Amino acid sequence: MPDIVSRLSDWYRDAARDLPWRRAAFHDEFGAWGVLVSEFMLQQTPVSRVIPHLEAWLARWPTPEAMAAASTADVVQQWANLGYPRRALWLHRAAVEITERHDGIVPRDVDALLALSGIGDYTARAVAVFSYGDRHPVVDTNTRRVLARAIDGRAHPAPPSRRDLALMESLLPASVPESVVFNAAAMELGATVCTARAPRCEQCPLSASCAWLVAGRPDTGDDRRRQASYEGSDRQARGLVLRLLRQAAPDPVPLVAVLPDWPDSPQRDRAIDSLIADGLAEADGEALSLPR
DNA sequence: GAGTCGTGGGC
DNA sequence: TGCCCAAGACT
Repeated sequence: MPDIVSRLSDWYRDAARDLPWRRAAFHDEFGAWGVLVSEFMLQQTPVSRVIPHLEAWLARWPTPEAMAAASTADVVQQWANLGYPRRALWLHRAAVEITERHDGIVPRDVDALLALSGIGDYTARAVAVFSYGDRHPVVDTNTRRVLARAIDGRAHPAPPSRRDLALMESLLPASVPESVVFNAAAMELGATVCTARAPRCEQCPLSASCAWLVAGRPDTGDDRRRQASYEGSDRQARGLVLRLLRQAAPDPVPLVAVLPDWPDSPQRDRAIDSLIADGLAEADGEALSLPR
């Protein structure tokens, strides 16, 4: 196999975007906590939307201990319209766990990171690698797509699995600092060049050897699940209810004033109940509010 | 393991 | 314009 590693890493050293969490000053100021917060926000959310929220978040809660002391309502409020608001609850929970179990220090050990709320295979290794500089395979959707194309010759990756970690591990340079660069490089290529739609193969450092490009960019069978339509969905109803609660906070909203014109009232009630079950809302009497 | 979970931008 | 996609994790 041609040297994917050195080509990608060389490209990255020249082409890497200047992102907040890549700056030395960011690490000096916020340490692993800053990286952890950025990774939570980046889960399924584009970089451009994360940046302003991240800066506001860290200005308000610069340490795990500071955030652990905040109320759930404040956390959900500060999360604003970032989407997937359960991430705000999990980040808050993780801050409490770090404060109570790790003396306020974000753990460096991958298993300890995996034990925290809201942290899975990707985020645990991203923190260990991009904050602590350790050697682990970091695999996100960008990396999976790059490897699917460059190595397997497929337009789209198979659904995520543990094999992804093993494949990335097999490619990882033995040198620790080089392994960090390669992890970042694979993600960066997928984010800026080897994109899901309209990839810029003419700018790709792997174009000479990419199995997919060499094969003529075949439109291979795509077994990815389609995202359910959003219009009229439970998710939309939940989103609207929570937006209402954020706008009204700290005041509660009378239940009769929660989406009164929603066409499907059982669906509306289901949304309210599920928000309460998730801990994103609280009902006291005949009113709904952000959780205390 | 498949379903579920927000929100907004780009094509 | 509607559809696709985005540094995933949990149940």
